[in-house]
Amino acid sequence: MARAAKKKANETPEKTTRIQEINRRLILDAALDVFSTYGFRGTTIDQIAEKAGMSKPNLLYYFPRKQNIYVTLLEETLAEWLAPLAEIDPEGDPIEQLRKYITLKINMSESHPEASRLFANEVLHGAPAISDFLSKHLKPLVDEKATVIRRWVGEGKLAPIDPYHLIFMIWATTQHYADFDVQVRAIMGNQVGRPGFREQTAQAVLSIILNGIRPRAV
Amino acid sequence: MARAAKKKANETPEKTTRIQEINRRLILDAALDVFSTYGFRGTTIDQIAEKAGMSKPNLLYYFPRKQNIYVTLLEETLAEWLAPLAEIDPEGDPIEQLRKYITLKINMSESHPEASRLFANEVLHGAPAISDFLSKHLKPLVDEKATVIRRWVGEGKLAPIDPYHLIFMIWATTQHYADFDVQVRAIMGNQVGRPGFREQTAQAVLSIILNGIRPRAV
DNA sequence: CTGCATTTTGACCAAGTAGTCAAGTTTTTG
DNA sequence: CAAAAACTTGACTACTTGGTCAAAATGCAG
Repeated sequence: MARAAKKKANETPEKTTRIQEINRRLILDAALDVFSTYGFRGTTIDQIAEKAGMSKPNLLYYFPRKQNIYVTLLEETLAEWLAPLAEIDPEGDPIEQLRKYITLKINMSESHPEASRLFANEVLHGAPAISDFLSKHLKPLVDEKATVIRRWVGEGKLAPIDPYHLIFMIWATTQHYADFDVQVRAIMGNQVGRPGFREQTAQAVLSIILNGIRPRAV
Repeated sequence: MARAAKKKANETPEKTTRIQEINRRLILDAALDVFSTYGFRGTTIDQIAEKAGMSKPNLLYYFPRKQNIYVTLLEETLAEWLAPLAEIDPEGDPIEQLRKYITLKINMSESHPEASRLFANEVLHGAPAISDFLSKHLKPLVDEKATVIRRWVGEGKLAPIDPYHLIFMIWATTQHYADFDVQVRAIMGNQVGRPGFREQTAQAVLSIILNGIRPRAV
């Protein structure tokens, strides 16, 4: 008890035990599943606890508030979700860099749709938990890359397009396949699960963004 | 009492009184606001009632279940939301038709963002209330227009692109400005509200979809 | 104006859910 | 191998919230 109090009083997290590490991971994994499907309000702690295979009080031992789980999850996810943008190389070939970025985002949308949905849901509801993150981390990063893209345009290496709208377009399009999965499935049917669907999608998206839909000279 | 029972037993809705018409409208308008912001689970009947300026039991007199309000709203909204797609004219000029469609969607995103968010939220959560609608109404319509676009491609009037992915891309991009409004604002700041922003957006989106981002011969 | 139908609401209930707690069990440590 | 720390949980509380109900107020047709 005395030690525990001391631990909380200290500024550094002291240490995490083996059990803590395992259980926090179990909880966060379960929570990602549930939150991304039902949203914050739509999710109950009991649901997460059951999925994580532990009792509710036990779960609350690790995350005293529902909100804590949610915020932790968002922070973990956002960093990962943003990483590809940071990797755009200002010195690389513009078309090649953007092609890589788009491909990466489509792959992420397919491999981690829950992360995309968690984020989409949060932003859709006004980003109450992460509006700070958006202005403090996302905006500067986007501004930086927008400058790069604008320079590329100036150098004649890209058509004269607005960098911000281009970035939004890439996000919107790639994340659409995760966020609106049900709709995509309702329309394209069983094609969606099939092997090669991701490649076909990437190809289609890249073709439009790179070349547009106007007929081109053969 | 006898009359009321008769009314419910009849197959046709008989009649709606003036008061009914007014109050149902008040409720639906209030509900659109609240549901689109907080989602189904995140919305309480009390919130809607307050916004509609009536007591909760009174609201429940018009819509006996929370779910009823939600479904009514979705049905009303969906038809309107889909209309522009139906208007694509198979006999028109392809580029002109798609340009019109995209412009219309961007305008709708700005003028009715709540409708877009309501729909986005529903689909994001697996479309429990409208999966039927998606397969029975949306899919056929999209299939029909996809056939038209495919024909246009065949006639050399469009670059060889997959019609389904093109449609998804248009949806994703245009609705992004409504659904992810907070994020767009966090990044583009006060530009967003300014007059001309919508036109600038439309111009940027059209430019990329029509011509792509590759530098073009001058 | 009168009586019936429609509309409105305060008070209430039952279910669900976030979070507490005290008492137990397991793990770690000296 | 104790004893302390860390972990676990059944039972519980407080509160929110969807929905009910009976009675009152209002609207309206004849």
